[in-house]
Amino acid sequence: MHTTNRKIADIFNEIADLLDIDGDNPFRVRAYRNAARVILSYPESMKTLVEEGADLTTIPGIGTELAKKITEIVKTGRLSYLEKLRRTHPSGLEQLLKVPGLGPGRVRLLHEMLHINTIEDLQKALDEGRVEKVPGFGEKLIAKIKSGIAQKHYEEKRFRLYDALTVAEWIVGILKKTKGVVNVEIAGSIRRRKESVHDIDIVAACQPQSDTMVYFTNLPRIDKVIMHGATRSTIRLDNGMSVDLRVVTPDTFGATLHHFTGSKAHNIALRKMAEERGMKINEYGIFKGKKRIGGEKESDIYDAFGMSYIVPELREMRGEISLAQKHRLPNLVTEADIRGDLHMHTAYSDGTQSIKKMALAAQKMGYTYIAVTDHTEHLHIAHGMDEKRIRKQLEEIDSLNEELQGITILKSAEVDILEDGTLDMPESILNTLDLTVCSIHSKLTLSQSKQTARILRAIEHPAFTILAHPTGRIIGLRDPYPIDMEQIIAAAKNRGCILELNAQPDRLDLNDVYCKMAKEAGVPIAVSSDAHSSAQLEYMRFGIWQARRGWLEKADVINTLDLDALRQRLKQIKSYSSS
DNA sequence: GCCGTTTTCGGCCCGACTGTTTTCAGTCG
Repeated sequence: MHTTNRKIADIFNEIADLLDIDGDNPFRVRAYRNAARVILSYPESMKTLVEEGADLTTIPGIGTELAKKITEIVKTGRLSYLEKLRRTHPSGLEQLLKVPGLGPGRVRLLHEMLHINTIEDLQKALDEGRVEKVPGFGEKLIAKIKSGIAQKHYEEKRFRLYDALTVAEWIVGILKKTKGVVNVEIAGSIRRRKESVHDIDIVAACQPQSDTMVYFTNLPRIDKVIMHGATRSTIRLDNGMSVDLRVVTPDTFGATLHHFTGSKAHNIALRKMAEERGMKINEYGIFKGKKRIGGEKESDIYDAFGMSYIVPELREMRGEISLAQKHRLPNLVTEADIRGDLHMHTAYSDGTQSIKKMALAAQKMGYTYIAVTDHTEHLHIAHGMDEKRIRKQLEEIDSLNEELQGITILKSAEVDILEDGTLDMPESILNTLDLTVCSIHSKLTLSQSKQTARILRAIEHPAFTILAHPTGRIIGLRDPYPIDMEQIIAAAKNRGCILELNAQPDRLDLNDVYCKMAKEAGVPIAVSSDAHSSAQLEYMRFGIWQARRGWLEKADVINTLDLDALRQRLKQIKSYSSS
């Protein structure tokens, strides 16, 4: 199996868990977790770097020891150090860490005193009343552990950004109406627009005597109040989402919002910088000696360092801090930059509305063009169009383009890439289209080399324009099919074609890391809604957020071009001939 | 295990809340 960055990160996280349970040096544990995080979001594959003989220690957080381990994993597919740890640690211990109330200290205690190694062991010990004899395990803690196991809270649950944002906005709406509230904002990974999140963080600025916290802990749809303090509470909703609220005074709102927006790694880096300059940052403000020099506004923190403001989407420790110090942060693409949408469906295939309805809705969003991209014949499940229906659709587009003012409908299709890499459409029609949006919907389980070859062959077709949802993943449901993205990006660069960032909230495909890879390789991205109804055109904003997390600027996104410039580009892409 | 514009050794972000404790460790974010 191909060594992915994810595999290396998983190995380092497992080592961190085991060392943590051992009570090993917590900073050593942190070094492993930090390295795992860095590798996971690193825009180049460790495999390639090792093969090229690159110096891994230039990657922040990777020193000589971890570089050696990465090299071993890439070269052998395994790591002897982890195997050694596994021999002395029964499997299952890491899962115990995920039980609410259990951390490394308590897991170690349970293991040493009761030989508990797995969730099943723990359940048995609880049933038999043995856990209460362990020092530090009182009545309430045991109840918490019991309920955590019963409700399977040890299984990590993540929620799509779309779902979490919907709930978060609902809560913010309620809290904004409470007495004494001055400001309420969503923080955490939702504010950083991560594609999936594990909880909701909210920060409220309130006057003393406000009743915001009371309202929060009495919201409808609460399953349980996990924690209830004067300034901080946690609730769990009946859909399993947990929500954190911090209540602070208005003068510290910015510092608290920043603190709870994260990412954790970004915050730690800033605090280190503060310390080096004789300053201190915490959730209440920024301090020079005893003197508080800011914290009301979030930007106070960046101002204190004389650096550019870093938007939440970039706060992932992917190089944003050093660029902000040099005032050279990317000028990220915004929704307002978008001129059109190059992927959507109508009732001709599996969409719900007419071409005209989609075009008018797009115009309302301020677009000047759309591409209609219904499915081709091979995709029966989505009522793929045969040649006859395609020709009928093309005629309808011609007459609509004469009828409608201010919006142009481009002729296109979401063309299936067949197993052998050919395109599912007669050449005679392919040649008449303005662009094609090509994608894989079948045979998702091909080997990595076959799946990659399939895409590479499709890209070579003269009528190929955009590779849609390039990895095929469905967030939380379906893993990406195995492909060599570096090869595909290189081929796209060579061919001069485009990769899609599909904005459907359960796809967001390409992901942020691949967007950054594509940008660095000079491959343009089409951010597209893949709307199946006019309401779904709004999904564009999720795509833009992901694009921003991938450091994309206006110039990196093809559908920021006006229609004339876009046509020019499409002409260039069509004129490519393989040689 | 990483890192360095005082350092190649000795640091490593910081605070709230809970539960089980008589002053604090563990967990969590």
